[in-house]
Amino acid sequence: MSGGLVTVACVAVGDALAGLDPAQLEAVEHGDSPLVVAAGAGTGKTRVLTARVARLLESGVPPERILLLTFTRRAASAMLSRAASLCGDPQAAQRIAGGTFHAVAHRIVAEHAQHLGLEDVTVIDPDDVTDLIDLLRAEHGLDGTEVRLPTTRSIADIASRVVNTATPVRAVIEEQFPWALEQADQVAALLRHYRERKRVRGLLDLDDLLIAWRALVADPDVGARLRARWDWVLVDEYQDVNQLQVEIVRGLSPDGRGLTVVGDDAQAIYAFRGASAGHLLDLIEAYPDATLVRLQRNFRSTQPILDLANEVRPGEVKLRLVADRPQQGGRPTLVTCRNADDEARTIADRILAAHVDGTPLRSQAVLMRTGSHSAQLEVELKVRGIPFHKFGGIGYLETSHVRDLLASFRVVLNPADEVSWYRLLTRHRAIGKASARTLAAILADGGVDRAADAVAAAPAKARTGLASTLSLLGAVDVTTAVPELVEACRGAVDPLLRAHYPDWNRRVTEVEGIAQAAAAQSDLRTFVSEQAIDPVNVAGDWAKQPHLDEDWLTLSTIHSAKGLEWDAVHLMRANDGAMPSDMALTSSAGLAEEQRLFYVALTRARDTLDVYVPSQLPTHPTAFLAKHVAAKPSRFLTEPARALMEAVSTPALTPEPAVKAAFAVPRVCTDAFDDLFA
DNA sequence: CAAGTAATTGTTTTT
DNA sequence: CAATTACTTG
Repeated sequence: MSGGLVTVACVAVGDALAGLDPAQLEAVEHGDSPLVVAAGAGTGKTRVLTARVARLLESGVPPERILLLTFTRRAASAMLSRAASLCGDPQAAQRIAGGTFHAVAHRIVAEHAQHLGLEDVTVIDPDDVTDLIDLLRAEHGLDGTEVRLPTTRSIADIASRVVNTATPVRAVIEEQFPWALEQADQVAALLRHYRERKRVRGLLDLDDLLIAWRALVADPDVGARLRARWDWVLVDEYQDVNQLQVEIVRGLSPDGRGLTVVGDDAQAIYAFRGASAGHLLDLIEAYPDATLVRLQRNFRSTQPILDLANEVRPGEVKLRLVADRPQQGGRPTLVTCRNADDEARTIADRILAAHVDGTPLRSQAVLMRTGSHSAQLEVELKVRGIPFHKFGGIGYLETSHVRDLLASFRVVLNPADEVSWYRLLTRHRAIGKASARTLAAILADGGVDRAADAVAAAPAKARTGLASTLSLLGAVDVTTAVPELVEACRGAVDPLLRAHYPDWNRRVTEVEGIAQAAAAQSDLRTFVSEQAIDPVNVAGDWAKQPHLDEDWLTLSTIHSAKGLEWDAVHLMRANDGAMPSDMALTSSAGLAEEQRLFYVALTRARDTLDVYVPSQLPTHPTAFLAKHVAAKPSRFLTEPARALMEAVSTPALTPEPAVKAAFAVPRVCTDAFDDLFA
């Protein structure tokens, strides 16, 4: 493995190593026995992982023998490009197999489709999952009101938990949805059908990608080949893996040779998705010869910020973060506000003040527990003309037209894709749930070859429209060149959008933009599946690209802020009920996860950290006129924690928030229409 | 069986 | 105050 002829010149590796502290260096230089790096927030985890990769390349390891698994696509690209820049040969770094678990799974599954009994791979997103289960519910006669079943969403959640935690359906229902225990057998039967139907139609949901990967690894034949493919497996954010991912990693590296995992159990925030912080510790026990390296020197934050972080830090692996930076910086600020409007106004004030003092908006972020917490703030920022970009939170409604277009791609690529047919059919006038269900079954069985049958079976009022859609889609197939295929689909979807959405204007334009992006792809199938795996691309940035060079503020959920850092962090809504979320208070495990989330939030800050606590909050998040009731500060702001902070209150009498002031201007506007009625 | 109207729910976090 | 769901009508 060492001293190969294909030594990659890594000119910068020496420089990179020079900047590392002894613990980091130990991790980077470690041999091929299993290595667990317990890395506190801001301790240079990314740096260590990339330096280790660069070091491996330098020592002659061919890049394609390295597999680098991360949790988000952002982290994956950051890490690969960093490794590339450490190496004299960026091309070599690009040959490293890397990405999120799901993205890598998709690649491997597509490659081994025939071993899984699949013609090709179609990935469906969580919304399609609900659609498909809904379809089956109707087939089971379980869609009426007389049968009380959990919502389809909950049933999908149950399915996900079952596979992600390797727990039987009944046990999951007992733990997570005890109120639905009576219907456990019906739910199990429904889910068996769901699995069967996916198999028949060649559909894979996000969980299936991991299931399929695990099955391939477990197969004596294919598994051996996959194991032989990589000598080095590196996993980032290991505290966020679930049971399936654990089994994949262990299956790829049964003896732990060449395995490196990096994580921090205090930052485990995905238990709701089946992850368990315990997996990090389990790994140390699973591999008796594993080496544990702790990184405790923090290169990110000032000591006063770390003092607070250490105070609230949960977790079993004992770590105390020590700042590497010279003693400087003030204590974190605890800003008590009167209510939600006051909070929004105060945050905007302090952001602008920091901006004047030389911290650009780019270097500041407002973090929140839940996407909806920033509602008032967003209005305030708009009124004041402060540009911002919000990450996290889900806007499915705004993306439904995008998903319509993707559905049209998918039926062309895989005519058996029943869910996508269903989706497209319901966009037609006079086709509702019931007709769509029968028509989808026809089309999924025979594709556009059975277009005539489908049209004949459709309600009379729908026939013209449906015939037109099917002939447009029928003009192309998998073998058609991508731009032509995309254009045919766009043409088929366009009239549907116009007929179905009141605000079709905006949507049609957006769909055109996406069609352009799709037409530029070399492999449409991969593009479509990636949209299911990483829908951020769809919901987010396309529309906002032109403004990238402007200075804008980041608004983000804490989950989406993970692994990122800013000079100034504003943590809003630090109230009981919001943080911890009252949804999580039913179990002690839920509360513990909220505390880790709080810790993640605090440790994003480099120089200044402001924590905002309104004393009053609206009874309902979206109700503008809802009355405010007293709100308690977060229970995580304990006495010892507060002692490490600078307390500030907004003045008792504050001016009206900008938004209300704007509406309050008592100006009578004359309309010019009187003449018309003369 | 689909579309329109009235009543009643309500909301974490994301690959 | 919305957005989904339950009920009515064409």
